[in-house]
Amino acid sequence: MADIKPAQKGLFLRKSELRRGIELLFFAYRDFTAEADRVLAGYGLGRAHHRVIYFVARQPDITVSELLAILGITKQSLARVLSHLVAERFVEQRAGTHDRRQRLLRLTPQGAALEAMLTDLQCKRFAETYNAGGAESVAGFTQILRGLLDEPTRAQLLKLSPDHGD
Amino acid sequence: MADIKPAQKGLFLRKSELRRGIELLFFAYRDFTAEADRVLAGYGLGRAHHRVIYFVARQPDITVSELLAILGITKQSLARVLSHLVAERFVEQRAGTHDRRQRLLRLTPQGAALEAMLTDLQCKRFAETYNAGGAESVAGFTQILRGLLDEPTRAQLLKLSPDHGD
DNA sequence: GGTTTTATGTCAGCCATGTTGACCAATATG
DNA sequence: CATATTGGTCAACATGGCTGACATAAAACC
Repeated sequence: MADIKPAQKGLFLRKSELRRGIELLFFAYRDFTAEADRVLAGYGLGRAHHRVIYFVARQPDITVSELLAILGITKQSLARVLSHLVAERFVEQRAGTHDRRQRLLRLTPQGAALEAMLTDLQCKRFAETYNAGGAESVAGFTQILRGLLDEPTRAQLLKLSPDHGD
Repeated sequence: MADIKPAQKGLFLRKSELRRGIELLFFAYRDFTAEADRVLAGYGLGRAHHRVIYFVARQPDITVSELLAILGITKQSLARVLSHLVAERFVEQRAGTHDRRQRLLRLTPQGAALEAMLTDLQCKRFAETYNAGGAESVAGFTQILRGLLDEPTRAQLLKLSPDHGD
Protein backbone atom coordinates (compact mmCIF):
# COMPACT_ATOMS: atom_id res chain seq x y z
CA MET A 1 0.00 0.00 0.00
CA ALA A 2 2.95 2.36 0.55
CA ASP A 3 4.01 2.66 -3.06
CA ILE A 4 0.75 3.52 -4.67
CA LYS A 5 0.84 6.23 -7.30
CA PRO A 6 -2.81 7.12 -7.74
CA ALA A 7 -2.46 8.34 -11.28
CA GLN A 8 -1.03 5.02 -12.36
CA LYS A 9 -2.48 2.45 -10.04
CA GLY A 10 -5.99 3.71 -10.33
CA LEU A 11 -8.15 6.72 -9.83
CA PHE A 12 -10.45 4.52 -7.82
CA LEU A 13 -8.05 4.88 -4.90
CA ARG A 14 -8.63 8.62 -4.62
CA LYS A 15 -10.10 9.60 -1.30
CA SER A 16 -13.26 10.87 -2.96
CA GLU A 17 -13.76 7.49 -4.63
CA LEU A 18 -13.27 5.67 -1.35
CA ARG A 19 -15.79 7.95 0.32
CA ARG A 20 -18.16 7.22 -2.48
CA GLY A 21 -17.81 3.53 -1.70
CA ILE A 22 -18.51 4.11 1.98
CA GLU A 23 -21.58 6.13 1.15
CA LEU A 24 -22.93 3.73 -1.45
CA LEU A 25 -22.62 0.84 0.96
CA PHE A 26 -24.47 2.78 3.64
CA PHE A 27 -27.32 3.93 1.45
CA ALA A 28 -27.69 0.68 -0.48
CA TYR A 29 -27.88 -1.36 2.70
CA ARG A 30 -30.42 1.03 4.15
CA ASP A 31 -32.68 1.10 1.12
CA PHE A 32 -32.36 -2.61 0.53
CA THR A 33 -33.38 -3.61 4.05
CA ALA A 34 -36.11 -0.99 4.31
CA GLU A 35 -38.21 -2.71 1.68
CA ALA A 36 -38.46 -5.97 3.62
CA ASP A 37 -38.88 -4.06 6.87
CA ARG A 38 -42.11 -2.56 5.60
CA VAL A 39 -43.54 -6.01 4.87
CA LEU A 40 -42.37 -7.36 8.20
CA ALA A 41 -44.01 -4.51 10.06
CA GLY A 42 -47.35 -5.76 8.75
CA TYR A 43 -46.76 -8.99 10.61
CA GLY A 44 -45.57 -7.30 13.78
CA LEU A 45 -42.05 -8.50 13.09
CA GLY A 46 -38.75 -6.69 12.80
CA ARG A 47 -35.48 -7.08 11.03
CA ALA A 48 -34.12 -9.38 13.67
CA HIS A 49 -36.96 -11.81 13.02
CA HIS A 50 -36.25 -11.66 9.33
CA ARG A 51 -32.66 -12.72 9.82
CA VAL A 52 -33.73 -15.74 11.83
CA ILE A 53 -36.36 -16.76 9.30
CA TYR A 54 -33.90 -16.28 6.47
CA PHE A 55 -31.16 -18.45 7.90
CA VAL A 56 -33.54 -21.13 9.14
CA ALA A 57 -34.89 -21.35 5.60
CA ARG A 58 -31.38 -21.43 4.27
CA GLN A 59 -30.39 -24.32 6.48
CA PRO A 60 -33.32 -26.32 7.84
CA ASP A 61 -32.75 -28.14 11.13
CA ILE A 62 -30.12 -25.60 12.08
CA THR A 63 -29.39 -25.56 15.79
CA VAL A 64 -29.55 -22.55 18.04
CA SER A 65 -25.77 -22.57 18.41
CA GLU A 66 -25.16 -22.54 14.70
CA LEU A 67 -27.63 -19.72 14.28
CA LEU A 68 -25.90 -17.76 17.02
CA ALA A 69 -22.58 -18.20 15.27
CA ILE A 70 -23.97 -16.99 11.96
CA LEU A 71 -25.80 -14.00 13.33
CA GLY A 72 -23.08 -12.95 15.72
CA ILE A 73 -25.48 -11.89 18.44
CA THR A 74 -26.01 -13.07 22.01
CA LYS A 75 -28.21 -15.86 23.23
CA GLN A 76 -30.60 -13.48 24.84
CA SER A 77 -31.03 -11.38 21.71
CA LEU A 78 -31.78 -14.50 19.72
CA ALA A 79 -33.98 -16.05 22.39
CA ARG A 80 -36.25 -13.04 22.36
CA VAL A 81 -36.98 -13.10 18.66
CA LEU A 82 -36.88 -16.87 18.36
CA SER A 83 -39.40 -17.50 21.11
CA HIS A 84 -41.64 -14.91 19.51
CA LEU A 85 -41.38 -16.67 16.15
CA VAL A 86 -42.18 -20.01 17.77
CA ALA A 87 -45.14 -18.57 19.66
CA GLU A 88 -46.50 -17.05 16.45
CA ARG A 89 -45.97 -20.32 14.57
CA PHE A 90 -43.42 -19.15 12.06
CA VAL A 91 -40.76 -21.50 13.38
CA GLU A 92 -40.96 -24.91 15.04
CA GLN A 93 -38.44 -26.71 17.18
CA ARG A 94 -37.75 -30.36 17.74
CA ALA A 95 -35.15 -32.07 19.88
CA GLY A 96 -32.01 -33.24 18.12
CA THR A 97 -31.84 -36.92 17.17
CA HIS A 98 -28.32 -37.56 18.38
CA ASP A 99 -28.06 -34.86 20.99
CA ARG A 100 -31.42 -34.28 22.55
CA ARG A 101 -30.31 -30.99 24.11
CA GLN A 102 -30.22 -29.43 20.71
CA ARG A 103 -33.24 -27.76 19.21
CA LEU A 104 -33.46 -28.19 15.52
CA LEU A 105 -35.23 -25.27 13.93
CA ARG A 106 -37.48 -25.36 10.89
CA LEU A 107 -39.97 -23.03 9.33
CA THR A 108 -43.66 -23.90 9.55
CA PRO A 109 -45.63 -23.62 6.31
CA GLN A 110 -46.62 -20.14 7.42
CA GLY A 111 -43.00 -19.27 8.14
CA ALA A 112 -41.87 -20.70 4.82
CA ALA A 113 -44.48 -18.62 3.03
CA LEU A 114 -43.31 -15.45 4.71
CA GLU A 115 -39.68 -16.24 4.03
CA ALA A 116 -40.44 -16.93 0.38
CA MET A 117 -42.25 -13.64 0.04
CA LEU A 118 -39.44 -11.66 1.61
CA THR A 119 -36.68 -13.45 -0.23
CA ASP A 120 -38.50 -13.12 -3.53
CA LEU A 121 -38.82 -9.42 -2.88
CA GLN A 122 -35.14 -9.02 -2.17
CA CYS A 123 -34.10 -11.37 -4.96
CA LYS A 124 -36.18 -9.37 -7.36
CA ARG A 125 -34.28 -6.21 -6.50
CA PHE A 126 -31.00 -8.04 -6.93
CA ALA A 127 -32.08 -9.73 -10.16
CA GLU A 128 -33.09 -6.47 -11.76
CA THR A 129 -29.86 -4.83 -10.77
CA TYR A 130 -27.74 -7.81 -11.78
CA ASN A 131 -29.54 -8.02 -15.06
CA ALA A 132 -28.94 -4.37 -15.80
CA GLY A 133 -25.31 -4.59 -14.73
CA GLY A 134 -24.31 -7.82 -16.42
CA ALA A 135 -22.03 -10.64 -15.38
CA GLU A 136 -18.91 -8.52 -15.07
CA SER A 137 -20.51 -6.04 -12.73
CA VAL A 138 -21.80 -8.88 -10.61
CA ALA A 139 -18.35 -10.42 -10.45
CA GLY A 140 -16.85 -7.11 -9.36
CA PHE A 141 -19.59 -6.55 -6.82
CA THR A 142 -19.08 -9.90 -5.12
CA GLN A 143 -15.31 -9.61 -5.32
CA ILE A 144 -15.29 -6.27 -3.49
CA LEU A 145 -17.89 -7.27 -0.91
CA ARG A 146 -15.92 -10.39 -0.12
CA GLY A 147 -12.84 -8.26 0.30
CA LEU A 148 -14.58 -6.09 2.85
CA LEU A 149 -15.35 -9.07 5.10
CA ASP A 150 -13.45 -9.98 8.21
CA GLU A 151 -11.49 -13.18 7.78
CA PRO A 152 -13.65 -15.25 10.19
CA THR A 153 -16.76 -14.25 8.29
CA ARG A 154 -15.19 -15.38 5.05
CA ALA A 155 -14.60 -18.81 6.57
CA GLN A 156 -18.19 -18.90 7.82
CA LEU A 157 -19.55 -18.11 4.40
CA LEU A 158 -17.58 -20.98 2.95
CA LYS A 159 -19.35 -23.30 5.33
CA LEU A 160 -22.69 -21.79 4.35
CA SER A 161 -22.11 -22.25 0.62
CA PRO A 162 -18.98 -24.23 -0.20
CA ASP A 163 -18.66 -22.77 -3.69
CA HIS A 164 -18.64 -19.32 -2.22
CA GLY A 165 -15.35 -18.11 -3.67
CA ASP A 166 -15.96 -18.91 -7.33
CA MET B 1 -37.73 -9.86 -16.58
CA ALA B 2 -40.21 -12.43 -17.87
CA ASP B 3 -38.16 -13.76 -20.73
CA ILE B 4 -34.96 -14.56 -18.94
CA LYS B 5 -33.32 -17.84 -19.81
CA PRO B 6 -30.80 -18.31 -17.05
CA ALA B 7 -28.42 -20.44 -19.06
CA GLN B 8 -28.14 -17.73 -21.67
CA LYS B 9 -28.72 -14.50 -19.85
CA GLY B 10 -26.46 -15.37 -16.98
CA LEU B 11 -25.89 -17.84 -14.24
CA PHE B 12 -25.70 -14.88 -11.89
CA LEU B 13 -29.50 -14.74 -11.94
CA ARG B 14 -29.84 -18.16 -10.32
CA LYS B 15 -31.58 -18.00 -7.00
CA SER B 16 -28.49 -19.26 -5.21
CA GLU B 17 -26.46 -16.41 -6.70
CA LEU B 18 -29.03 -13.86 -5.66
CA ARG B 19 -29.04 -15.27 -2.14
CA ARG B 20 -25.29 -15.01 -2.14
CA GLY B 21 -25.63 -11.34 -2.95
CA ILE B 22 -28.08 -10.80 -0.11
CA GLU B 23 -25.78 -12.54 2.31
CA LEU B 24 -22.63 -10.79 1.17
CA LEU B 25 -24.29 -7.42 1.57
CA PHE B 26 -25.44 -8.32 5.07
CA PHE B 27 -22.11 -9.63 6.29
CA ALA B 28 -19.98 -7.01 4.56
CA TYR B 29 -22.03 -4.19 6.02
CA ARG B 30 -21.85 -5.74 9.46
CA ASP B 31 -18.10 -6.34 9.43
CA PHE B 32 -17.37 -3.01 7.83
CA THR B 33 -19.28 -0.97 10.38
CA ALA B 34 -18.11 -3.03 13.33
CA GLU B 35 -14.54 -1.82 12.94
CA ALA B 36 -15.45 1.84 13.37
CA ASP B 37 -17.94 0.95 16.10
CA ARG B 38 -15.12 -0.40 18.25
CA VAL B 39 -13.22 2.88 17.98
CA LEU B 40 -16.34 4.91 18.66
CA ALA B 41 -17.11 2.88 21.77
CA GLY B 42 -13.84 4.15 23.23
CA TYR B 43 -15.26 7.66 23.01
CA GLY B 44 -18.64 6.70 24.37
CA LEU B 45 -20.16 7.21 20.94
CA GLY B 46 -22.21 4.99 18.70
CA ARG B 47 -22.85 4.46 15.04
CA ALA B 48 -25.46 7.19 14.92
CA HIS B 49 -22.88 9.71 16.13
CA HIS B 50 -20.50 8.51 13.47
CA ARG B 51 -22.99 9.19 10.71
CA VAL B 52 -23.49 12.73 11.91
CA ILE B 53 -19.77 13.40 12.18
CA TYR B 54 -19.19 11.90 8.77
CA PHE B 55 -21.75 13.99 6.94
CA VAL B 56 -20.90 17.19 8.80
CA ALA B 57 -17.30 16.68 7.71
CA ARG B 58 -18.48 15.97 4.20
CA GLN B 59 -20.46 19.18 4.01
CA PRO B 60 -19.45 21.84 6.54
CA ASP B 61 -22.14 24.33 7.57
CA ILE B 62 -24.81 21.79 6.75
CA THR B 63 -28.15 22.56 8.39
CA VAL B 64 -30.09 20.19 10.59
CA SER B 65 -32.75 19.83 7.92
CA GLU B 66 -30.28 18.87 5.26
CA LEU B 67 -28.74 16.35 7.61
CA LEU B 68 -32.17 14.91 8.35
CA ALA B 69 -32.82 14.49 4.66
CA ILE B 70 -29.54 12.67 4.14
CA LEU B 71 -29.81 10.38 7.12
CA GLY B 72 -33.49 9.61 6.68
CA ILE B 73 -34.22 9.56 10.41
CA THR B 74 -36.52 11.63 12.54
CA LYS B 75 -35.73 14.97 14.09
CA GLN B 76 -35.71 13.52 17.55
CA SER B 77 -33.29 10.74 16.70
CA LEU B 78 -30.90 13.28 15.28
CA ALA B 79 -31.41 15.83 18.06
CA ARG B 80 -30.34 13.30 20.65
CA VAL B 81 -27.01 12.40 19.09
CA LEU B 82 -26.38 15.91 17.84
CA SER B 83 -26.85 17.56 21.22
CA HIS B 84 -24.54 14.94 22.69
CA LEU B 85 -21.90 15.72 20.08
CA VAL B 86 -22.24 19.44 20.77
CA ALA B 87 -22.02 18.91 24.54
CA GLU B 88 -18.88 16.83 24.09
CA ARG B 89 -17.38 19.41 21.74
CA PHE B 90 -17.19 17.31 18.61
CA VAL B 91 -19.60 19.56 16.73
CA GLU B 92 -20.35 23.27 16.99
CA GLN B 93 -23.42 25.17 15.86
CA ARG B 94 -23.93 28.73 14.77
CA ALA B 95 -27.06 30.50 13.69
CA GLY B 96 -27.65 30.78 9.98
CA THR B 97 -26.76 34.09 8.35
CA HIS B 98 -29.92 34.46 6.29
CA ASP B 99 -32.34 32.40 8.35
CA ARG B 100 -31.53 32.66 12.02
CA ARG B 101 -33.61 29.60 12.88
CA GLN B 102 -31.11 27.42 11.12
CA ARG B 103 -28.16 25.92 12.87
CA LEU B 104 -25.12 25.54 10.72
CA LEU B 105 -23.05 22.58 11.85
CA ARG B 106 -19.30 22.21 11.77
CA LEU B 107 -16.79 19.91 13.36
CA THR B 108 -14.54 21.26 16.09
CA PRO B 109 -10.86 20.41 15.76
CA GLN B 110 -11.52 17.48 18.08
CA GLY B 111 -14.43 16.37 15.95
CA ALA B 112 -12.41 16.73 12.79
CA ALA B 113 -9.64 14.61 14.27
CA LEU B 114 -12.07 11.86 15.19
CA GLU B 115 -13.73 11.96 11.81
CA ALA B 116 -10.35 11.76 10.08
CA MET B 117 -9.36 8.75 12.14
CA LEU B 118 -12.59 6.89 11.42
CA THR B 119 -12.69 7.76 7.77
CA ASP B 120 -9.04 6.79 7.34
CA LEU B 121 -9.80 3.47 8.95
CA GLN B 122 -12.72 2.80 6.65
CA CYS B 123 -10.95 4.14 3.59
CA LYS B 124 -8.04 1.87 4.33
CA ARG B 125 -10.30 -1.17 4.23
CA PHE B 126 -11.80 0.02 0.98
CA ALA B 127 -8.43 0.91 -0.54
CA GLU B 128 -6.98 -2.51 0.18
CA THR B 129 -10.00 -4.23 -1.27
CA TYR B 130 -10.19 -1.94 -4.27
CA ASN B 131 -6.50 -2.38 -4.87
CA ALA B 132 -6.79 -6.15 -4.78
CA GLY B 133 -9.86 -6.13 -7.00
CA GLY B 134 -8.79 -3.64 -9.62
CA ALA B 135 -10.66 -0.96 -11.50
CA GLU B 136 -13.12 -3.32 -13.15
CA SER B 137 -14.24 -4.84 -9.89
CA VAL B 138 -14.68 -1.39 -8.43
CA ALA B 139 -16.77 -0.33 -11.39
CA GLY B 140 -18.97 -3.40 -11.01
CA PHE B 141 -19.28 -2.87 -7.30
CA THR B 142 -20.44 0.72 -7.60
CA GLN B 143 -22.71 -0.12 -10.50
CA ILE B 144 -24.55 -2.79 -8.56
CA LEU B 145 -24.77 -0.81 -5.34
CA ARG B 146 -26.21 2.13 -7.24
CA GLY B 147 -28.75 -0.21 -8.76
CA LEU B 148 -29.88 -1.35 -5.34
CA LEU B 149 -30.75 2.19 -4.25
CA ASP B 150 -34.21 3.64 -4.14
CA GLU B 151 -34.71 6.30 -6.75
CA PRO B 152 -34.94 9.21 -4.26
CA THR B 153 -31.65 8.15 -2.72
CA ARG B 154 -30.01 8.15 -6.12
CA ALA B 155 -31.10 11.74 -6.62
CA GLN B 156 -29.82 12.66 -3.18
CA LEU B 157 -26.42 11.18 -3.89
CA LEU B 158 -26.17 13.25 -7.01
CA LYS B 159 -26.60 16.35 -4.91
CA LEU B 160 -23.95 15.10 -2.51
CA SER B 161 -21.39 14.46 -5.24
CA PRO B 162 -22.46 15.71 -8.64
CA ASP B 163 -20.16 13.35 -10.52
CA HIS B 164 -21.71 10.42 -8.74
CA GLY B 165 -22.84 8.46 -11.75
CA ASP B 166 -19.56 8.35 -13.70
C1' DG C 1 -20.75 -43.93 38.47
C1' DG C 2 -19.71 -39.45 39.46
C1' DT C 3 -17.85 -35.12 37.70
C1' DT C 4 -17.37 -31.86 34.25
C1' DT C 5 -18.49 -29.79 30.02
C1' DT C 6 -21.83 -28.49 26.61
C1' DA C 7 -26.29 -26.87 24.64
C1' DT C 8 -29.93 -24.44 25.72
C1' DG C 9 -33.06 -21.50 28.17
C1' DT C 10 -34.62 -17.92 31.57
C1' DC C 11 -34.71 -13.66 34.21
C1' DA C 12 -33.56 -8.92 35.32
C1' DG C 13 -31.91 -4.88 33.69
C1' DC C 14 -29.03 -1.62 30.80
C1' DC C 15 -28.05 1.06 26.48
C1' DA C 16 -28.39 2.85 21.74
C1' DT C 17 -31.25 4.40 18.45
C1' DG C 18 -35.27 4.27 16.03
C1' DT C 19 -40.43 6.01 16.41
C1' DT C 20 -44.72 9.52 17.27
C1' DG C 21 -46.99 13.53 18.94
C1' DA C 22 -47.37 17.86 21.26
C1' DC C 23 -45.42 22.07 21.28
C1' DC C 24 -42.57 26.56 20.70
C1' DA C 25 -40.23 30.12 17.90
C1' DA C 26 -38.80 32.34 13.71
C1' DT C 27 -39.71 33.37 9.19
C1' DA C 28 -42.14 33.58 4.81
C1' DT C 29 -46.31 34.43 2.34
C1' DG C 30 -51.10 35.69 0.89
C1' DC D 1 -51.44 41.42 9.80
C1' DA D 2 -52.72 36.68 9.98
C1' DT D 3 -51.60 32.35 8.91
C1' DA D 4 -48.71 28.68 7.08
C1' DT D 5 -44.27 26.77 6.85
C1' DT D 6 -39.93 25.72 8.64
C1' DG D 7 -36.55 24.62 12.34
C1' DG D 8 -36.07 22.83 16.57
C1' DT D 9 -37.28 20.88 21.57
C1' DC D 10 -39.26 17.64 24.86
C1' DA D 11 -41.74 13.46 26.70
C1' DA D 12 -42.68 8.86 26.06
C1' DC D 13 -42.38 4.52 23.80
C1' DA D 14 -40.45 0.28 20.88
C1' DT D 15 -36.85 -2.56 19.07
C1' DG D 16 -33.01 -5.00 19.39
C1' DG D 17 -28.48 -5.05 20.83
C1' DC D 18 -25.81 -6.12 25.47
C1' DT D 19 -24.29 -8.32 30.33
C1' DG D 20 -24.45 -11.42 34.16
C1' DA D 21 -26.45 -14.78 37.04
C1' DC D 22 -28.48 -18.96 37.11
C1' DA D 23 -31.18 -23.61 35.89
C1' DT D 24 -31.46 -27.93 33.50
C1' DA D 25 -30.58 -31.67 30.84
C1' DA D 26 -27.68 -34.43 28.17
C1' DA D 27 -23.23 -35.88 26.88
C1' DA D 28 -18.50 -36.74 27.57
C1' DC D 29 -14.81 -38.08 30.39
C1' DC D 30 -12.05 -40.31 33.92
